[in-house]
Amino acid sequence: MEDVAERAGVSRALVSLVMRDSPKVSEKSREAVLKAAGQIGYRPNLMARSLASQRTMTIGLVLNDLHNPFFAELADGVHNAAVDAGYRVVINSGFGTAEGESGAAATFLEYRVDGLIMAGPVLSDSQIENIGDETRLVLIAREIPMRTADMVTNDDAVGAQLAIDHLVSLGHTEIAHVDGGVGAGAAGRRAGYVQAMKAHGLDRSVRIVPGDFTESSGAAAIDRLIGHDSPPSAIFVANDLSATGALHRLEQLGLSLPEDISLVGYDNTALAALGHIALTTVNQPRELMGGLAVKMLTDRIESGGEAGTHEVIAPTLVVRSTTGPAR
Amino acid sequence: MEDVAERAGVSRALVSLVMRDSPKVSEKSREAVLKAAGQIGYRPNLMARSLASQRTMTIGLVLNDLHNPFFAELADGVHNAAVDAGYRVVINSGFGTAEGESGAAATFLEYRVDGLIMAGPVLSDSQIENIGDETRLVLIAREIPMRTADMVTNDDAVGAQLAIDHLVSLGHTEIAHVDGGVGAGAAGRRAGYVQAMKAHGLDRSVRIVPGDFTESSGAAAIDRLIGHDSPPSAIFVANDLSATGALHRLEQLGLSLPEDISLVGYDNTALAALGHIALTTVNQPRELMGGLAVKMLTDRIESGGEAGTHEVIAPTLVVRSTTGPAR
DNA sequence: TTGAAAGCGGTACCAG
DNA sequence: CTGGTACCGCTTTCAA
Repeated sequence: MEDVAERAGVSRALVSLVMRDSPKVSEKSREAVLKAAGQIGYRPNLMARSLASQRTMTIGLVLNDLHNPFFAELADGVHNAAVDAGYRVVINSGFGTAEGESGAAATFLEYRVDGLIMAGPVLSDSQIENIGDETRLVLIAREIPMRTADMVTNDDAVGAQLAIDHLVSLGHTEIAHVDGGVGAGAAGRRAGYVQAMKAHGLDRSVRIVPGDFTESSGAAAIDRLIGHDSPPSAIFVANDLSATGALHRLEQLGLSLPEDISLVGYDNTALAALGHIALTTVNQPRELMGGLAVKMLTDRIESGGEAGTHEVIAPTLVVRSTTGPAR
Repeated sequence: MEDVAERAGVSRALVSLVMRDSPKVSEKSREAVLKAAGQIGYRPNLMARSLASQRTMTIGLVLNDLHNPFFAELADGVHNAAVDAGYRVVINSGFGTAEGESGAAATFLEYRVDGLIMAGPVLSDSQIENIGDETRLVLIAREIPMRTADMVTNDDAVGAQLAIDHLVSLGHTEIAHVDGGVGAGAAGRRAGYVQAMKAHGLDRSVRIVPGDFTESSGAAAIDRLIGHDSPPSAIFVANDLSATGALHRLEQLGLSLPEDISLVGYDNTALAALGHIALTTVNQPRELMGGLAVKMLTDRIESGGEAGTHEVIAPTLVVRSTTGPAR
């Protein structure tokens, strides 16, 4: 910067003003500075700038796991909204583990990011609370009882209800649910399933088999469900990957969808959209959720408000080829 | 840090030494400092540290696109190797566009990362060269003629050869290739296909149809290939996603794999491993490639060596259920 | 408008 | 081993 100033024949302070697009610089000086900067390939040093201004203009994004397409799409929403608001976002993966996640968060904390967004964190409530004490924090797809963070989640109960309503409207009455265990949102989906079944007077048909968001657990669930007395005519699975595993096992068993059995997943990941899978599934508006998280964060950064807001987004149902009329 | 020093009754310099695990600090002082730091929840400021030390100990990773599982797995390799070497890595997506990519790179340049890894960049050779002029750069899955960056790629020609050899050994002689257009590695795979066909004396059966790494282009390719005179008995597709599209279309046409036709993909993404797809495909050792990229980078950071190394990794073939004997 | 000077939170060198 | 001190590169008053 010193060099730029010298070359342009002005002071360092003036260069600083130009780099920050300050309006109080004469057109002439501005041009001279920009020209000089271009000539020597000057690039502002973010570390120095942030150290002095106490602002980084960057948002840290910790993704539960890079492999899950759900988070990749969430990242798009976060990125777009952040850029619109004048922030840059830097990403880190938690690799699905508590250690990875706290490491990722620690990095951002040491970098003094202006705010942190954690998508589907697996850390304990208290660990998350600690992070929220150190920086402005927004959680996506995870709720904690403390008010140290803002949260944006989708309404899992409504999502489950959407799925069940759809199946019931197709004439299904024997509808089983493949659970997601401790996976994010699984509890809400399970509760929503039970509730929706009751609402349709199908209390006695409620049937839940365990699962854990993996492909293999979906296949295993089918083995428990089919081949015994009174197999269900439709299945609501707590996530797309497990649903895909279930789909495959059903076909191995010689059943065809949706003629013999109907299947609904959750999340509407890219996987579900594959022509080959074409899974009917519940969609979480990821772009919207990511954008909302950014808005909550930047609002807080700029207004200095308190944390504790919780936005709940309504999911939608995407009907594809795995659901059809009951026979 | 001032506070920590005061509380521990020592100087700031001493605290700094402790935070950096310097060996030249008495056990007593160290304990006092650590205790004081813990009490007031002190966390070192990376910006300040980097500004003073001119080192960030962080590697920037620009991924072509977060949605492609290939890059997610690459990130694992990069992350593991980096952590082992004492570096932290921060990720940014290029969103598959030149603008996104240069924005991501610019952020890292302004953050003065110690080194940059770009996986499957779409930027032009000269743009990449410019980045290489500003920081230590390693490219993965992309070659440029300049010596301003290190590169690690898989040998696409060998990968194609693996696929063709496998098909030929199963008795196939009519083997078509679905191209990947301008996609990363597509040119090498195409050339490898042609070369391998020639090596087997199958010059006259060479048949290439266009594609672009999308699911739909795979389906479209099948439409061009099947239903005309002399359809191939096997198809080598330049990437997994297109292969999945092809697979689906083949099944729609009532053909079963591998009985009626064999199919091979490229990349061995998580998609190919799904029980439902079970695609035979060429595997690029991602973990290894990511680790290698980090090693090249850290070597250069620490020894100050020159760029220009190009490591070529041999791919392997993963045989699943989409290939079988020619009938 | 422009220039000077005082930090921001550390590191690193040097003398004690 | 420990404390003092000069920066790192930029922002931010404050005067001129």
